[in-house]
Amino acid sequence: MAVADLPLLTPPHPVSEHLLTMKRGEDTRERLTREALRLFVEKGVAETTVRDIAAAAEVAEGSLYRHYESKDALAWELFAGAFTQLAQELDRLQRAEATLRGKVAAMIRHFCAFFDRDRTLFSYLLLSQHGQLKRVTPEMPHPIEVLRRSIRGGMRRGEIPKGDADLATSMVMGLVLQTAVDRVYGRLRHDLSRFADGLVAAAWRVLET
Amino acid sequence: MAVADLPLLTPPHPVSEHLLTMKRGEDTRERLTREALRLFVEKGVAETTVRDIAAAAEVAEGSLYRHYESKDALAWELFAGAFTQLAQELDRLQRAEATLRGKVAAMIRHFCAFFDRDRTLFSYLLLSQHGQLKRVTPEMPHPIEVLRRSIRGGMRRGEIPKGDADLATSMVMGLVLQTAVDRVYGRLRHDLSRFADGLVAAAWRVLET
Amino acid sequence: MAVADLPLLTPPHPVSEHLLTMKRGEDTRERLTREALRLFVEKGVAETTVRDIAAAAEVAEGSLYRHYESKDALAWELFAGAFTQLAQELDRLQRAEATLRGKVAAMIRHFCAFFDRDRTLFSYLLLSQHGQLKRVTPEMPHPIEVLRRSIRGGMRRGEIPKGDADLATSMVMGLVLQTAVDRVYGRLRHDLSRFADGLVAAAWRVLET
Amino acid sequence: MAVADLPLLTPPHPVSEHLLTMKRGEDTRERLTREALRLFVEKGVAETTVRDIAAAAEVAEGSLYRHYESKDALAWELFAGAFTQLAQELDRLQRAEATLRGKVAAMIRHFCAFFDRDRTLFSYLLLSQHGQLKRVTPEMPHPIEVLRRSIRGGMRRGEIPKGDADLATSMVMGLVLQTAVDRVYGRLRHDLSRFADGLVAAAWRVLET
DNA sequence: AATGAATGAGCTTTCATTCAT
DNA sequence: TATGAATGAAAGCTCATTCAT
Repeated sequence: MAVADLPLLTPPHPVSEHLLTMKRGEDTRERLTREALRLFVEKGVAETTVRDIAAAAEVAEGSLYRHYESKDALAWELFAGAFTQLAQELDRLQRAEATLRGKVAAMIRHFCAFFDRDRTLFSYLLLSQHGQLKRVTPEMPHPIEVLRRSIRGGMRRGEIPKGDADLATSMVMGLVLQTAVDRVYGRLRHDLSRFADGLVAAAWRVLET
Repeated sequence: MAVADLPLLTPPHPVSEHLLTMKRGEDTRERLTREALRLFVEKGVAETTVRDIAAAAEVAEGSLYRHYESKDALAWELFAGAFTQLAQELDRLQRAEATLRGKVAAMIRHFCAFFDRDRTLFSYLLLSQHGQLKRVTPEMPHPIEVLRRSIRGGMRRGEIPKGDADLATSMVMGLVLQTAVDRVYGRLRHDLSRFADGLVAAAWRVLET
Repeated sequence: MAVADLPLLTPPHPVSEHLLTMKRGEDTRERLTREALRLFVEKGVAETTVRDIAAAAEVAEGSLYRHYESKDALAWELFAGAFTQLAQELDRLQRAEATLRGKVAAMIRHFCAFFDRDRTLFSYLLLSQHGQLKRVTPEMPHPIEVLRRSIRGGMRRGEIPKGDADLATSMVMGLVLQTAVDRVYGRLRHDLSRFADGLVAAAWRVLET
Repeated sequence: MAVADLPLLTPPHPVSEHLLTMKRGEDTRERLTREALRLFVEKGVAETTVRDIAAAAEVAEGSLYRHYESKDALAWELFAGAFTQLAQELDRLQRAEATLRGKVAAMIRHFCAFFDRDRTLFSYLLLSQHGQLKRVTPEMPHPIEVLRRSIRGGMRRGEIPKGDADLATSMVMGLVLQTAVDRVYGRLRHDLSRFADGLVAAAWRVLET
């Protein structure tokens, strides 16, 4: 579950399955979406042109506008949908655990699995520094806030010493995200899941101080 | 010391030359440089136009080209000079300490002080996701590499248990950088220097495992 | 009579054919035609898109091409048919009167009734400034030419003083058309028929000088 | 006075005068303005492309945007400035006359002279049916309102019989405007000034009834 | 006939860069 | 050095038209 049903980048069917039921339009939209995400992450949103996306998806430029209102809307829908969903996934995982230790472990493992499964989407949501982040409103579910609430709860319940929950949140997030960044830049050479145990242990040592 | 002589905003020409031709005690190049940096961080390099920069620096559009070959050259010079200098500063600090513990503490404190002194430059070098990072060659001094070498040394000398030095590097960098990110986004409400002790302690607990 | 059987909105096919396939008692072609005319007048031909028309007629975009060769052909057929028919109507009316006075009165009353009955079509034919007017060839029946011939005849027969028949034609047309324009713009607040007597009287005073 | 200082289309100086004082920029703006007006009237605003205008003015496409915010802004500024000025000219002329007869004569002669001097601008302001007219606010000086007020005054003072001043206004405007239209279409073959006496006489016969 | 996704030429506009002054 | 109008390539987007279903 969880990561498994993250959207967008897990090609929903092996190329050939059921050509009869696959509408041309849906196929096009999917290709546009996938190629746009890839290019946004590779080159940046501003540096990616509509022409680039259309060429990569092998459709005409105008076709993009059959499926998205604008390049900007595409960038935002891509972001907002998956960002919200990630936050909700994390929240669900966190709720399923009784202890902070369990919550943190579950969330970190989820981040790692998500990264390994769809590095592009992970990067777009959590590593890239594009304009989308500025559009996130306080009402939107936010992965960092999920973590922060868990940590606050753990402090309240005395599972870890009372301290600066905000700083603790930043530090735990930092462990995970910088690992992802360095994996992307080739400074780490294994899937993140392989580091998951180490990250969980490190997070706990950071928190229990 | 250290951060104080960070570059870029201290102009390359001798301070005094022909005071009469200087506007507002600051010459054109300096204003262009400063405003460009600010805008690059605020809006992104691609999203900042030459017109934006010229308007902010209160000069004509064409004037930028008297000082920089192109907008791109400006973005790169801005980045490369300070990035290299930061790496060199860190290296100097690290060399001045005998133990890994001392090295890590000195570097983290430097990051914090740098951030508090010039958040914009810090962000441009370490937090923003622009094309410049892709242009960094392996020959260029690199802050992360400085940290990595220190950690490797510490493991070699047995100061911390032998383990995955790359992962350890990512985790320590993550502690610092995510703290900076969250400060920028308002999720932390104090100068980073105030968190320095906490970060050093956390880093050490991460490393000594 | 007269205006009543103005064309275009009475479909070319026999009214009854296959009632089952007709939507809302009005067929697709009719809806397309009517909505196109309305939009052409409201926004201008160039400013009206095929999508606009299709949406207003509640059909798919492609459907327009089942009934008209192109948007342009639609605009022209809409114009040419009604324009010609109006000229023929006027000519019939004019012939039915013996005196210039009677002819002018009949034509002005016809203009007023036509306007009151179908302001949109009247505007499209006589008030709007679209490319269609430039396509009118000298061979096509033309409302203004009908009036001009009547006035020439009246001068020839001595019903009014010999003078510049072309100028007289412009002036009489102007009385009518500007009244229609001002009605459209809300500067007059009654149906044109209410002004018909006044217009006829004014036209006559203009002519008899 | 009056028409003499109407803007835009009377080339302000014989091509060569004082090249030293003529800035390149002003020249460009003037050519853009003049060619845009011409094309707007010839083909319509929507049908005229920025490329058309730039080509006619012999400048690059981008240059238009040094002088006008957009094609639309150009169309509107062109319209609003001259429209307002025409209304003000008419008002000045009308005020200079004591009687309605004098006012009407002065205004009609002004319309004729304006048309003969700059048929293109006259057409753009008064004959073309483009979107600009819909943007005219009630606060803006309006040629038709100037005439209407004069006619109301004449009725009030008993110079002409009391009647429907709005209808009278439409009729007098119609005499003038349709004459202009027919001149443009070649149905009249002389300058409007030649018809001025006839128009004044006709207008008076229309009003005194 | 009807549909509506796909097309691609062409639109308006932006913007890094040049250059005459 | 400084200026800012001019440039023109390239951007995002629109829209009449086609065509597989």
